[in-house]
Amino acid sequence: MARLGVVSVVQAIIRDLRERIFSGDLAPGSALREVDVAEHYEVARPTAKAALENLVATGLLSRNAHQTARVRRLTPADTRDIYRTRAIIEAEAVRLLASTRHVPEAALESNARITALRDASPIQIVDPDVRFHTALVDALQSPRTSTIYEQLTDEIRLCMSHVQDATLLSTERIAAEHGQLLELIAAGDGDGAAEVLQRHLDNASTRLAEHLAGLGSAV
Amino acid sequence: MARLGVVSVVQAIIRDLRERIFSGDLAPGSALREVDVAEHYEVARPTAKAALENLVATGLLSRNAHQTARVRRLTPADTRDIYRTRAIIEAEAVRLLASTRHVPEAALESNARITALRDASPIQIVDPDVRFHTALVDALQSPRTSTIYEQLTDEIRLCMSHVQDATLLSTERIAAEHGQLLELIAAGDGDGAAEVLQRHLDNASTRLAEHLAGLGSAV
DNA sequence: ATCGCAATTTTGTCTAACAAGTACACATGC
DNA sequence: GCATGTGTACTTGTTAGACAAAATTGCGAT
Repeated sequence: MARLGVVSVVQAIIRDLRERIFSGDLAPGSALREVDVAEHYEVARPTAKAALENLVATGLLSRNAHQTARVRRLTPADTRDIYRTRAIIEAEAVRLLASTRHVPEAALESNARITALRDASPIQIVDPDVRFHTALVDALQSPRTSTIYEQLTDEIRLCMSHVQDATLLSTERIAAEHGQLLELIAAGDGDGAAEVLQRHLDNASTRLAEHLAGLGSAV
Repeated sequence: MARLGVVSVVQAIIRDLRERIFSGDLAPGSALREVDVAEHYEVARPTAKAALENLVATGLLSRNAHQTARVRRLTPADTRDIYRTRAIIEAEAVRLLASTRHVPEAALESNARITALRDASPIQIVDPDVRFHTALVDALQSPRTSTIYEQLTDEIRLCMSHVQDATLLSTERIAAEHGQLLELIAAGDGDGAAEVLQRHLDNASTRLAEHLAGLGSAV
């Protein structure tokens, strides 16, 4: 069946709210009252409620019973856990890819784009970087693994919305490590690839956590 | 804070429906109309709707737009994908555990219970078996990894509700393979542990898929 | 200044209703 | 006979308004 753009009202609101969260329009900690959301999109409160509940389930918003939903504010511990989790999935992914020496086309393309954006703003690197890692996971052709990783991607993007324009890593270094990773996969060196990946993610995770720790005390 | 049993009405309905699905009371393919659910629990339709939507998101129910929700019927391809996905997570988990030679206490206990239930009905093995594998993942102490695995566990239990009393694997063999796995972790042999795990899951996955394929043609 | 209480705000759930989409049975035309 | 079109019944999607329950906030008393 051809993919149509039709979605329910709730889905449309979810989509828009996600964008506004990722773009930083809705900063971490922002309150999202049901009535406000309903008013903003000119829908009934239950509709807005359903959208908010979905985003809470996704982890983009947080809310306790009878309290208003807020854009999730990630702690340094959160970012470390997010990166540990993605490391677990991606490590096994690169091992499996290395066992068949399968270098995903989409990963090569994404890394080429990162290299091309050498002099661009750090925020522009986020998208191709996420795509690169997603390509590794998607290459396994496991719907569930991809879905799970997609959920993680949401939180990764939420991390990025916290740091915004801060330069945490040089794009040259990112591209170089990605390249090395793909070479090791092509060479069939699963352990080596897993190790490079672990270092790559550990490094990013540490920088991010440090940055957030500095930010947290200020707020 | 102490854990209280208080939950919202929606949560309570979700919990009960989950149990009824796992127990086989609601067989795969069963229709769950919003009004019926609402009537059954004596709640308003929107409340029932919220519960159903949650279960659809979880993957326990499936539903297209404007169609009534049904208990998900898993195909052989589904079970293979579920087992591939859990293999990815668990493989990396046992590697990490082996690197520190950390044998989770809870895993030992669960496997002891499986051994004790040598002559019990196959359906009774499901619970300690799931617990064993969960213990390996939980030992990583990564909240997100555990949450993700918990989602997978739901689908694994759904698989089990499909086969019900069928004896697919001998409990002796399961216990033996689990024991071997823990020994390799204790010995610090990550690659070996990952390999044993892969075979363990591959075998179970194949049996399950075959069983479901046989079942599917009949229905 | 701290604690407790009350008012306000916000969410949780319900009832009732209409709109919109799907599925199935039926009739029609080739 | 078979494919196509139509219509009806059923189910879900969304809305409106309302009340109850819980949490936050601010005020007042000690």
